Amino acid sequence: MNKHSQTQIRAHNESLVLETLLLQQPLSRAQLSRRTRLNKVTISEIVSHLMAQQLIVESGSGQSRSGRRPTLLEINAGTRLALAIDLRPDEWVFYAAWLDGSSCGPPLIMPAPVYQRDAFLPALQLALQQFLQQLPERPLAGLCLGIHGNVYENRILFTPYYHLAELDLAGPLQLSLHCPVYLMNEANLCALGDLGLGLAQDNFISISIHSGIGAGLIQNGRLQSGQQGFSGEIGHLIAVPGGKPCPCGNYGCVEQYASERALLDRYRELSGATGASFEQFLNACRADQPAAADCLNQFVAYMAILLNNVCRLTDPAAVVLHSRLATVLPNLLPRIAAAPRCRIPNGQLLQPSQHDLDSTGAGGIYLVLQQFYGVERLKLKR
Amino acid sequence: MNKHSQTQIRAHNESLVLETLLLQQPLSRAQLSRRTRLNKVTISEIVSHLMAQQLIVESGSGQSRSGRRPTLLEINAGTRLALAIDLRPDEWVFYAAWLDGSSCGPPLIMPAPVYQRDAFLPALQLALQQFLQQLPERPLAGLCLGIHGNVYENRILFTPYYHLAELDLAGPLQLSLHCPVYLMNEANLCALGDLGLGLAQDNFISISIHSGIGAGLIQNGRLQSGQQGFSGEIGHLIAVPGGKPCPCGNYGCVEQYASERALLDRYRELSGATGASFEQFLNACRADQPAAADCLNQFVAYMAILLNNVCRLTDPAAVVLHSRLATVLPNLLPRIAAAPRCRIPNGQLLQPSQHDLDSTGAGGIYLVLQQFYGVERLKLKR
DNA sequence: TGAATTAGTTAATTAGACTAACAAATGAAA
DNA sequence: TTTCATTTGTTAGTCTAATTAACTAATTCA
Repeated sequence: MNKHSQTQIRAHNESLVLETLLLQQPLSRAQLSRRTRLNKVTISEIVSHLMAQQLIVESGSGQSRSGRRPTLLEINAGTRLALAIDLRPDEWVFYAAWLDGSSCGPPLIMPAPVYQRDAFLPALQLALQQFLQQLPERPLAGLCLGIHGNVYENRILFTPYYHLAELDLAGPLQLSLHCPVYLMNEANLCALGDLGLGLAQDNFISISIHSGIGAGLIQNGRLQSGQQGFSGEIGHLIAVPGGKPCPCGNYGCVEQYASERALLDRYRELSGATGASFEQFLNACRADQPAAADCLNQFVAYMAILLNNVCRLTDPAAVVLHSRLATVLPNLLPRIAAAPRCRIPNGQLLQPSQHDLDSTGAGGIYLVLQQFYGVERLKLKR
Repeated sequence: MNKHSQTQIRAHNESLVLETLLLQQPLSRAQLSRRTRLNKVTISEIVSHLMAQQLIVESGSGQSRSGRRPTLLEINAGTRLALAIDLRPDEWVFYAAWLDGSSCGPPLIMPAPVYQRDAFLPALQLALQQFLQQLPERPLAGLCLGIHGNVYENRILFTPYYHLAELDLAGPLQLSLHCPVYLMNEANLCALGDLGLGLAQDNFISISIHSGIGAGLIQNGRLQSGQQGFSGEIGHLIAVPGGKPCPCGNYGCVEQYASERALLDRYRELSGATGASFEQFLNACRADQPAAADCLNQFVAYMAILLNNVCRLTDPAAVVLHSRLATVLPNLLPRIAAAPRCRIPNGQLLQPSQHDLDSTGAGGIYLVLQQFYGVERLKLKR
C-alpha cells in the first residue's frame, strides 16, 4: 500500500475517462460525467487536458430530444499504431491496430525462418520492417511479442521448441522501433485477448491447445502470472500417475495425452497413416473415422480431468478453450462438459474462443494499449 | 474502476498509518512520516483524528541521540476484542485477541455437541456466552467463524460432515453480539493466518489436511476465493483417473488417497487394527511400523502429485502445509519435496505451518481486524 | 415567441496534502 | 552554565483537484 495524493487522483480519473471512452465511444462530456460519476466540471477539465495531449478529439455533435446538442468525444485513434506478433514455432503472425483497438488491416502470416539462434533477431527485424512498410506511417504505441514459452519481466526463461532463453529481443527492438516492447507468454496473451474483447469477465481461465497445452489465469480482472511467470503451465499437470514420460522430466503429464502433438501421434499409430498432418487428422475427425474418433474420445476424457482439476482449484466463472479441434468440431465442447469426470459446476461456462486464431494478437494489442493509456483494466469495443 | 476523490485519499492514508503501526508499533509521528512518506503535517492531522476515534494512543516518549524526544504512538489495543471460532466437526475452538492482534489468553477447546441442525445455533450461542465470561468485558470488534465447508458471502453453501448449508449463523449472532460476524472456509482462513503472521507473502498456497484436503490461494497478497467461493477445493483434484469413488460423485479424488481419513482407513486395513485412532496411527508412524510406513509412502507419492499440479497451475512462491502429520514427522516435508513427481521449482518453499493448530484462529482474527480497520492488507507483529 | 430541457462553462467553495517557518526539547560541546 | 546543532512536532499559508451553484448556449416543442 502506497500513499495517495492529489496527482494520483487526477491520473486515476483521467484513466477512468479513457477507459470509458474506449469501451463506449463516442460520448459527450455530459454522458462521461454520468457514467464516471465525476462532476461535469471535472470532466470538462480532464477532457481539455486529454485533448491538449491529443489523446481524444471532438468528433461533431450528437442528437438530442430537446436541449442543446452534445459535443461528441472520441479516442484519437489514428495517431499511433499498436503492434503484436505471435511468434509461433512454425509461423509468425503480425497484427496492427489503432489506438482504439480497431484492427489496421488483416494480420500478416509468414512461415517462421529455419531456427538459428543468432539469426533470430535479425530475421525478426527484417520481417517487421516489411510489415511496417505495408502499414500507414505512424509512430508506434508499442509492440508485444507472444512467446511460446516462459517469460518473466520481459526475459525469456525457457522455450520448448527452440532455444530462445535469455535471447534479448526487447532491448534491440525497443531501440530500433522507438517504442516500448513487451514479451509475454502466448497462453497468457490469449487470456488477455479474451478479457479485452469481453468474451469472459473478471474470473476465468483461458486454455490454449497447440503442440503443448497452456493457460492464462484471470482473477479479479487481472492476469495472475505467478511468482516467476510460470503460472498456467497446465500441460504439465499429472493426469496419469506413472504415465508416459514427458520432456519436462515427469511422467503422465496431460500434454502427453491431449495436446495436438499427442493426438496426432496417436492418430498416426492407430490409423497407420504415419505421415498424416494435423489437418488430415481434423478431416478424419469430421468424417468420423474410427481411429480419429478413438483419439477424440481420449481427448475428451483427459480434457474432462484437466478441467475438473483446474476448476476445483480456482473456481472460475468461465473456461475459454482455444483449440483448432473445438473450432472444427462444434460438438466437442458439450461432450467435454458432459463427460462424467468434468464436474464443472453449473454456470461455469465452457466456451470456445470466438476470435479463434487471433486471441493472441488481440491480447498483444490489449497489453500495448493498457500500458499506453496507463490503465489497469481495459475493455475494448467489439 | 471507480472514481477517486479526496475523502478516499484520507481514508486510504489513515489505513496506511494504522497498517504501519500494527506492524511496527510503537512509532513516533516523525517515524510514521518517514515510513509512510506522508508529510509530517499530514501525519499529525491523521494522528489527531485517529486519537479522537480512540484507535491509537500516545504511550510515553522514546529515546533520541540528540534533539527533542519523540512521543510514541501505539494502537489502542485494549478497547475491544476480536473473536474467532474454528467450528471443526469434532471440536470447537474459541480464540480471542486484542485489536493489535495479540492473543487474549489461550484458546478454549470444547468438544462439538452432537449434531442436531436446530440445536446448532443455540449451542453455539451458549458456548460463546461461556467463553465471553472468561474474557475481560469489552465491546467486540467482530467475530469470524471458520467453516469446514463452502462459504460464499457469509452464506454456508455446503458442509461435508453435517448439514449446515443455508443455516443462518451470521444474522442471529450479529444481533446478539452487536458486532459484525464473518463466515469463511477453514482452509481459506488458514491462508489468511499465514499471511497475517508473515509466514508467507504475496503469492502462496496454504494446504490444510484434516479429514478432507482444502487450500487457500493468496495472490498479490489477496485471498482468491473464486467466482462462487469454491476455489481451493484441491481435495477433489483427480489424482487417479477411474480411481476410488468419492462422495463428490467423481472417481480418484486425491482426498481418497491422502486425507487423514484415507490414511487411517488404509492403516486400519493394512495393520488389522480396525479400531485404531488417528493418534495411534501417528504413533505407529513415529515408531516406523511397516503398515504405517506404507501409508506414509502413499501419502508422500500423492502429495507430490498434488503439489506438482497446484504449483504448475499457480506458480506460488511458497506452499504452507497444515497437517498433524507434518508436525509429528519433521522428515515428511523434505520427502515430499524430493519425491520424483513433485517438481516444485527451486525457491518455491514447502514449509510446515509454524503456528500449527492455530492458523485458522489467526486467520479469523486477521479477517476481523482487517475489516475493523478497513485495511486491504494487514501484517501483524509476531 | 416562450417554456422546458439538455450541454457545457465560470466562479467560488471545500478537502487534503504539501512547504516554509517556527517553537519545543534535548544532548553535546564550549 | 551557556550555546549550538539536532530532532520533534505545530502553525500558517499554498497548491491541487473535486464539488456546488449559478450561469450561458443551444435546441425542441407547444
